[in-house]
Amino acid sequence: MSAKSNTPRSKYVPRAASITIKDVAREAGVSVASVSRVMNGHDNVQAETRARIQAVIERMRYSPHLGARELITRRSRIIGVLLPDLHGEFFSELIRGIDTAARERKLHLLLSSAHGDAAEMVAAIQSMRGRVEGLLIMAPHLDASGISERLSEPVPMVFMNSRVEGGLPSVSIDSYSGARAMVRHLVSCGHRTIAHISGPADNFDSHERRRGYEDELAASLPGARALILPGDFGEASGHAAGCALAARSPRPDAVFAANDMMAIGALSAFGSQGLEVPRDIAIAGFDDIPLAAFVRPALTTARVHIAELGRLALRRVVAAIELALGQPLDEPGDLAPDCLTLQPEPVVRQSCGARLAGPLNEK
Amino acid sequence: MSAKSNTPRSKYVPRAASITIKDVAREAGVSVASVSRVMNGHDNVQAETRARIQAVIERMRYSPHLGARELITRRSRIIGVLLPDLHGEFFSELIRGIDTAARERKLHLLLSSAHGDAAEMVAAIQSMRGRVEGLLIMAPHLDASGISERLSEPVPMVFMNSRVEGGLPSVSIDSYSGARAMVRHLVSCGHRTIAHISGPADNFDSHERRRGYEDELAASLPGARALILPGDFGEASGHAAGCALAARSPRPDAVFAANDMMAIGALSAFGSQGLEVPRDIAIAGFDDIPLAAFVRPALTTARVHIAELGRLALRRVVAAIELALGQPLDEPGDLAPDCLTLQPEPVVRQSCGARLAGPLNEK
DNA sequence: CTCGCATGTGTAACCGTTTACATGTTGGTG
DNA sequence: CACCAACATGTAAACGGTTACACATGCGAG
Repeated sequence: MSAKSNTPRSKYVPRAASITIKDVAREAGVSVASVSRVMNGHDNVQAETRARIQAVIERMRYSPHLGARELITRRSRIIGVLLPDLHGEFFSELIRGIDTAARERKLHLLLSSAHGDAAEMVAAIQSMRGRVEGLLIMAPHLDASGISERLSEPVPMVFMNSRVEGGLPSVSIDSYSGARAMVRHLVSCGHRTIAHISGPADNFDSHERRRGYEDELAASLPGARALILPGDFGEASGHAAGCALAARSPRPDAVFAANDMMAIGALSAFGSQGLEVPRDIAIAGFDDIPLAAFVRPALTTARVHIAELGRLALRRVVAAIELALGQPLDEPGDLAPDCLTLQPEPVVRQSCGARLAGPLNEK
Repeated sequence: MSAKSNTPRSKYVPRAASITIKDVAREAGVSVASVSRVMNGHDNVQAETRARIQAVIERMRYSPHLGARELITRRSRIIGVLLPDLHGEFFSELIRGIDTAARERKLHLLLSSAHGDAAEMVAAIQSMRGRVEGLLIMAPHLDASGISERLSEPVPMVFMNSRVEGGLPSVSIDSYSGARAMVRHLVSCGHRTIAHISGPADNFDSHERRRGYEDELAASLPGARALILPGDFGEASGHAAGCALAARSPRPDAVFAANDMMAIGALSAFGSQGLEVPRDIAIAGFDDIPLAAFVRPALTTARVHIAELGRLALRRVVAAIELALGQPLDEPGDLAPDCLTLQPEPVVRQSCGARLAGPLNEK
């Protein structure tokens, strides 16, 4: 019979082994437990021993393997973020908001973008299982309620700007009210025929803004016909729609674009068609992206705090995690309500043709 | 003495235990090994057994705990992305590019933003240890070479648009050449006094563009004085600089802004000062963000494929990982060169005052 | 009829941590 | 002086997977 080898099997150390807690323990002449205690700032270790271990940790530049820690503690401090294929500043602002709030809480973000149906979303979520503690999901194109049911196990999740049912936690922008307010404003400026450039057909916000346009039109200008041109939230589609509107006869007095990008595209189209805004045609957008204030004429729009949306969503998911855990993550948590709706706030600039009295309504 | 309990210690199951491979194995009446084999698509399991296990997996909706798998396989399929505090479309385009390439390879992105010095960067990287297989780093404000040295263990990493030394892998935009080309173009349009709105002082790209401006000015217009106004890559700073330039006497013929955002800000300032672009003053930007084509007059700029930068950086880090591993991650890898420089390509539109013959140089 | 080999399945070691519990070692107290 | 608390430290189980190796079986060849 062969003697049992007590050297570790080499097969299990295929690559350059990194420094583990065991290496530190051996080097310092203590057990792994003590090293662990020092690493986690426990106080039940003698000052002298602690110093020795500390020194070795620094000398070897040991930093713990978070994956392993996560396995036993079941805390990863990672939030999964699932977004559709987003463009432009909306995307970056949203991420910034989420990231800001995450940084404050020392949380990490695992990003995943899926531009597909519910099945793809579920797959993406599954592929995060065992890594994330909570989920932030933006599913603007479909009914988000189905997603959570299709999951094998419940993960704390918060939806952003999605159509949710059944009281799932969510943070949204009130696109409908914002659109109504904007149309109302255009009417108050004296415009009587108001066209709409809509966003993608399968998008929730897009749908809500269009609905707001239609309802307010019917309410404010009884008898007025809705005129809707399709767009896709991109500048190019706004440009195209702008060209179409400029060529139209009779030309509408004003245009309400479903977002600023398209409004800017339309503005550019009007300019190249020789129309003067707002004298010949007025326009208003939605979102108040930073550029809206810098185009000529400056764009009237509905301000949406996108970063705030992200920030609130993250705080909400933290609250959901704490709820599931039955204990605060760190400090006493900041529990937000289950369903939150942010109100867009109209920003009146030049493009709508409002007769501004006194100082401009501008930051 | 007390009998040794053989029930698992309850302390270790503090929360709703999720379905593990053991549950599946028990339910299917096999060992965990067989379940694992099925999950990983190994062929050494009988068709009948496989079907039974498969059924249980689906019924219980089992999906493996990735963190645990990662521990033993040492593969997480996660790439860490470390970015500075970025704004606007540059950020979103970059992420999109990285994400696109990551999706193709079924990799995940762990996002972290740090707007600080090297120490903070190192801390952020440490906090990813044991979770990421590679790193994508953008450190525009400092010498990135120091970072890799301060790390306890080498992780495959690729820098983006950073000042690197010592042949560290990187993907960058050739801001210097781009700036020279743009200034050269302005000169060729007949402009003789050309001002520059620069980016943040501690930014690498900003520095390179400014250097390109100065060198080309000296080369093309010997004796011309450089006129540099400070900016910060934001529209507002461009607007402020634009106001200052418009009020200046004598007014420069043309302005080269270090990025499009500032150029658009300046454009807006010129408009509100009653100047007509390009007749009274010409302007050119850098980046070619989508909006550049939609402002009036359309902005002449240097096109930078930001998404491409991200895509290439990700491919490069995959190559670096494969190199470190000594084997391809999946299929034969696409090894990119160690240091890659992307050339910006001038896009001539109206704002520079070029006498465009024939069809516009526009997509 | 044995032997060898292929094939399918189970057992247990291992990844790098945390932590409950056991085991010293003190020092104070009755 | 025995006893016990308090404290420091070590030991080993556990987290949820993967996989090398052992083992059992069936079958064809010598």
